[in-house]
Amino acid sequence: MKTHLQNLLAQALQALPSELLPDGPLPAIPLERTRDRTHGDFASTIALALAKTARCKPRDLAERIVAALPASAQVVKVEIAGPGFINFFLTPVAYQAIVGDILEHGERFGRSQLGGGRRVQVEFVSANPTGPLHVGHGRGAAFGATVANLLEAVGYQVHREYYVNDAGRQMNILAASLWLRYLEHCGEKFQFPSNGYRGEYVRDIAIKLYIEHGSAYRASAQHIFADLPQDEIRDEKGHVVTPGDKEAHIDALVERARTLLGEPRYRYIFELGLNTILDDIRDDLAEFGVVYDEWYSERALADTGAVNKTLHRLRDAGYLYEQDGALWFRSSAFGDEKDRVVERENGQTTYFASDIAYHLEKFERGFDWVIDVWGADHHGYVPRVKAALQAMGEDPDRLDMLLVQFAILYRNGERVPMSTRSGEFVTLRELRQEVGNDAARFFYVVRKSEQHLDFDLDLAKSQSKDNPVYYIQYAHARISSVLKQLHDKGFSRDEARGQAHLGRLTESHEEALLVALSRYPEVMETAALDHEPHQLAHYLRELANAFHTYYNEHRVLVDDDALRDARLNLSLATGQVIRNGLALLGVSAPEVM
RNA sequence: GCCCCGGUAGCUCAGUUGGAUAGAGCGCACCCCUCCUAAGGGUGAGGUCACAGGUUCGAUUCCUGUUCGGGGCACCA
Repeated sequence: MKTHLQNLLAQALQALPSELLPDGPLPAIPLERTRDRTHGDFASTIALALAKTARCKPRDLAERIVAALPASAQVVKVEIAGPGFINFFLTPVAYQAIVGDILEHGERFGRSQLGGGRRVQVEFVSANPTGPLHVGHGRGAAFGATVANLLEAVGYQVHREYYVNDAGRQMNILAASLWLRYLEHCGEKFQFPSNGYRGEYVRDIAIKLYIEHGSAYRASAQHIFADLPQDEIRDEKGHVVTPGDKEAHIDALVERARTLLGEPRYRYIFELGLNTILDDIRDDLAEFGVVYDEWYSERALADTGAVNKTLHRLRDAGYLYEQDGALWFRSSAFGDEKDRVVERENGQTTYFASDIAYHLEKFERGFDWVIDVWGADHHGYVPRVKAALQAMGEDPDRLDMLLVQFAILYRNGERVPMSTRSGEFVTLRELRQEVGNDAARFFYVVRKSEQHLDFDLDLAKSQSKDNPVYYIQYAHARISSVLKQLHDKGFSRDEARGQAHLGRLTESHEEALLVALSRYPEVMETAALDHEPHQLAHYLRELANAFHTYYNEHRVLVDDDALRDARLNLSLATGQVIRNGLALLGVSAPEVM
């Protein structure tokens, strides 16, 4: 509908004398939905935009454009208004045709080939496998999954990926924490390191280890803690009781674990922790309706030598230098605020080095477009990754980083405290159990990603019109219910008869509903290309509202066969669009509520 | 100190590459079921689009500055 009008305008412009047009190819033609029905259905500001280069008044230019417009069966009239708006008034038939489109295409309605099959990779969540996902990760999961769904729906070939940080210091700290909890279970007594992972899940894995292997991994606490750097110990209020170096303490503890256990046994514990947690994350996300094409291992990346290869490439390009015993990347040459270490004084490469290698590898896998969904706290990371890609001669514009702001939970109007330090954070699983997957998926994407999210748990659980999820689902259930009632009342449905009498849909509420339905493909397009799932969420609420209003005002199951079938077609088309939209959001569309 | 995000109705937020009279939900005040699910619908009140400049036919939208709130500034991952 929209593209049809844009085509008409393009043809009109081509018919104009060239001195009225700017040099080069025609600009994109602005065309928007009007806010006010008295301004027609669509309005274009093309005359306002081109008036300057055409060196004439906007209204005069508009008149010449309108005079050159080809006739269209969908357009009933064209007006020039205000400073030079070109307003299009569509025929009722143009809108009514949308019902047939929807019923014909079914679950494919709204999908398009805009992406032209181009390959896009969406990497999201990628939380460290050192513990269960918490509610912050949930937003990234729901957002990333929906962005991926939308891009797929508009014709991209989408690859969903989770980057598993299974190498590095944090994983070793997890392994050491696991071992220490195991030792506690064996009966050893000691002070648990302040920088260790304290969550209950670590203890659960430790118990599993004990049940399966008894005391095969036991060592004496006295032996382990002998001659370690002093840990820093704090009381419950966070005041330092015994000063010390908690970083040195935990690192020494990791080293001690490796020596006392020996590499094979240490490895076993390490893998046990990693795999148990990763399995849990995988299950958690799958239950949340979030599935991946690939789980990409950081360790595997390092094992293939990709990190070294990347460093060589940076060196060859002349952007590496040594200072203070470490190896630095000159990211400041590409707009980063300072240079970054890629290889530490101790010879180990940094996480950043792996990340450069990972992104280079993404490009080498041939994706046309690479999207990272990150927490807002990673924003400082954007310039340096792009700098590295640029330094290696890659096009940084092929990479988009989408930063998602934090989510804060509210219960009874009060903020729910979350603290990772104590290990008492609210997990995604707990949230899903409390409010359900549907509400969680919807609430996570209802705000644009740059906006902080206040997640109202009570609202998410409420079953009323206040809750947008239930409101939309209820509209869908009502439509299903109407169809059921049809047979109870002894009617039968004739879709063709309904199509033949769409002209009977002349009530203002029916027209409003038709307009809403016709907007769906446009909403999909902008939501996908701007990666803004919230647009779809808001649209669905508006569509549900249009239906509820109509439903309250007019009966579908009237005695007039032609009118009844036309209204049924309209209602079922509405149900189809709600179903399609909710599916993209990962929300169910129940038949009965 | 520097960087990122935000500031729109009492509250939570939309606002379509700058457009015509700035919208929705909640809350508040009323009204609507002998009728397909009232888990719903309708009416009304409610605004200095944080503030000050600038760009232009036109700015909530773009630019600069100020201010308030959130986050980030490791040889951690």
